[in-house]
Amino acid sequence: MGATMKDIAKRTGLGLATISSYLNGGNVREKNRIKIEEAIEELHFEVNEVARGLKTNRTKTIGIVIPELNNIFFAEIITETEDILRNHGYATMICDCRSDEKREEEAEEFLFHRRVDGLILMPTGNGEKGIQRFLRAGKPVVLIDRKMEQTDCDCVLVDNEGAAEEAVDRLFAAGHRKIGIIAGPDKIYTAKERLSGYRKAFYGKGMTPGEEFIARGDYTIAGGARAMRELMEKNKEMTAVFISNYEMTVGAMMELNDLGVSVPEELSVIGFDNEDFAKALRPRLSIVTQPSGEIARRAAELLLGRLERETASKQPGNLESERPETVTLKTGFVEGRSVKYL
Amino acid sequence: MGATMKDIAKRTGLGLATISSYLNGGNVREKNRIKIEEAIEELHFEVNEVARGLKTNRTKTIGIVIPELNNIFFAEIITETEDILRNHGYATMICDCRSDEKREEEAEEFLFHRRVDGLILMPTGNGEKGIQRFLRAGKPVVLIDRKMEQTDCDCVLVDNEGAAEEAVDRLFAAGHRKIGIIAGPDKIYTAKERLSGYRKAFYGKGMTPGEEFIARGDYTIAGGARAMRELMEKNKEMTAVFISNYEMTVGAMMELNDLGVSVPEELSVIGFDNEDFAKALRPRLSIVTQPSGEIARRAAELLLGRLERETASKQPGNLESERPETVTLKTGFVEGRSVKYL
DNA sequence: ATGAAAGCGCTAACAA
DNA sequence: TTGTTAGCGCTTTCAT
Repeated sequence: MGATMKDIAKRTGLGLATISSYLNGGNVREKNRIKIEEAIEELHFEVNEVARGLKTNRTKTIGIVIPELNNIFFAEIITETEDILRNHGYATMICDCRSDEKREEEAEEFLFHRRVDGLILMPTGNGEKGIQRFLRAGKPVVLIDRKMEQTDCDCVLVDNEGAAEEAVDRLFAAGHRKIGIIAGPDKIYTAKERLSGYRKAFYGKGMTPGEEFIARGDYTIAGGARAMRELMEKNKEMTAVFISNYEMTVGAMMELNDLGVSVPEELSVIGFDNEDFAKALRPRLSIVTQPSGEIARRAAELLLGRLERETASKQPGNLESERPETVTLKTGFVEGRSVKYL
Repeated sequence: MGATMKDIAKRTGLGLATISSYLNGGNVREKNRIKIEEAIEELHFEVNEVARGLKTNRTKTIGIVIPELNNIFFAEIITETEDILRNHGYATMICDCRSDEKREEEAEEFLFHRRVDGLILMPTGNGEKGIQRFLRAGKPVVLIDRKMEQTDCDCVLVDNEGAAEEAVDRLFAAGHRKIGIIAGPDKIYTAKERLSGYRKAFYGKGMTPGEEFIARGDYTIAGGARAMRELMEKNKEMTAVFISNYEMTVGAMMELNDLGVSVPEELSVIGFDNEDFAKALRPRLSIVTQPSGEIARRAAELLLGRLERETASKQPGNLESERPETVTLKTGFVEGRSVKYL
């Protein structure tokens, strides 16, 4: 086993407190500093963060629960979040729950037992139990991408409804009327919002979209392909389609490929989320983009803020934590050549 | 703060050892079992894995260091690995070092201080220090995607050279001779291997590729685009190109898009890695695929194997760990319509 | 099967 | 500034 503080105390003839003080940036006499540094060098001492965590009741670790790591949008957020947190001395434990509610709960329990100091959650289910456990223990939770009505914690969202409405409005502006949508599962917050934006765009024009123009995908590639085929079969007169997430966009484009439908001549398309993908297509796809970096930054800020304020207000009597904050970010739009002007 | 074992010992009137025994699946009298379970329920007791880790010197946590989380190939591997490990009771701490050697070392140190039980590393640099630290402490390390000559640890690789050779051979078989490659940075193991496979394919035909057909990318989208443009400018007579990783494939396709080059009429293309992306393109791209799931599984197996054997051989005298193992996996090929038969 | 007690490596309160 | 000491919550002998 590696050397411990005790070893280096013995080696230097100093007390434990001095070593601890040195390690935590306290004041140590120059002479002793040198002795300590030598001992550390010779004994290959490295702090044991586990022991430190037990004592301080802070693991300097943040749990992240995410529906699919294997999903560019989430992966981008995680990358950035992890980076920021690590720069602040926090490790991240990431659990991929594969969009499964049960796994999500397990992950929350798992992370709680490991005593992470806070939680960043991109919720799959609606289970509040997991979150409440953290909140009760005074550990901050930040939700990303989905709001939970009853839960009292910070949230970073994007304006999904507005994004969808804008996209469909653009199709209207290009002269389209028979506009389909590949919507996501009703249980997913963002899917509902985006579908609602689609409807709103119609209402804004004093119209109501026909139900046959609304296909249900499941936010997967395969689901997107299936939904695309369904739309094409049911609606021969459809001239444009809005696809409401990235995976389904990929699937839908694959399907159009297979069907030999040419974009935008035969069908105009607006997709979602991944600029690189959109640019690699021919013609380039017009897409709605989400500010993943900004989402990550805001989430990390919110979390670190609470963490730091909590540490600062270690003084008793300051049990009040400020009320939860919800940040809603604007989406973007990247114009390609996949929309035909009628 | 949450309840501790002490609390539930007090509550039940039992000793600490009994509670511990219960929690770890030992034998406890039926009566007491019930009492304990009630107490746990009432006091909302949850084990503190940090304390357990301090005592047992096992955190049941694996560190993962990866060049880019935000990279489909790596993300797929991580997803699967994390899943397997978690099913075995191990958490994973993931550090994204953004393909930066310094960050990679920092990550290794960071994880070591947190006393992870093992390390899965997709190396960016050639630094052995980080790895040695783990090995010295008797903690298993598994390398993915890149071998390190001097280092004595398990490795999961794919046959990069063979994959590239096969891809180029296919272009030869389709009648191409003026075949370019978008190669990766020389410092990256897989890039060297793949370039070497490209050369080998030529040698196999008794030919030598002209240096002007070899463009250097940097494994990024932008680099792929740049390299593609360079190849097109330098080699008017080039009829086919092999692109040696996924990001560069995306970039190259974007560039061909911008240049208005039609595939495969004007240029045949074989890309790398992502089947979904390949299928969404029109025409569908022919690509080399890597068995990410298999890679993940083998890596997790290797690690868990050592971890378990180590635990089993807790008896002194069994300090010998078996010699390191290297697993090399075959790549696949998915045929699209991006290669023209001359 | 259960209890008492020691200790994992660290921090922090208190004394010197 | 530095040393002494008492835990943090758990596991693990060793008795019983």
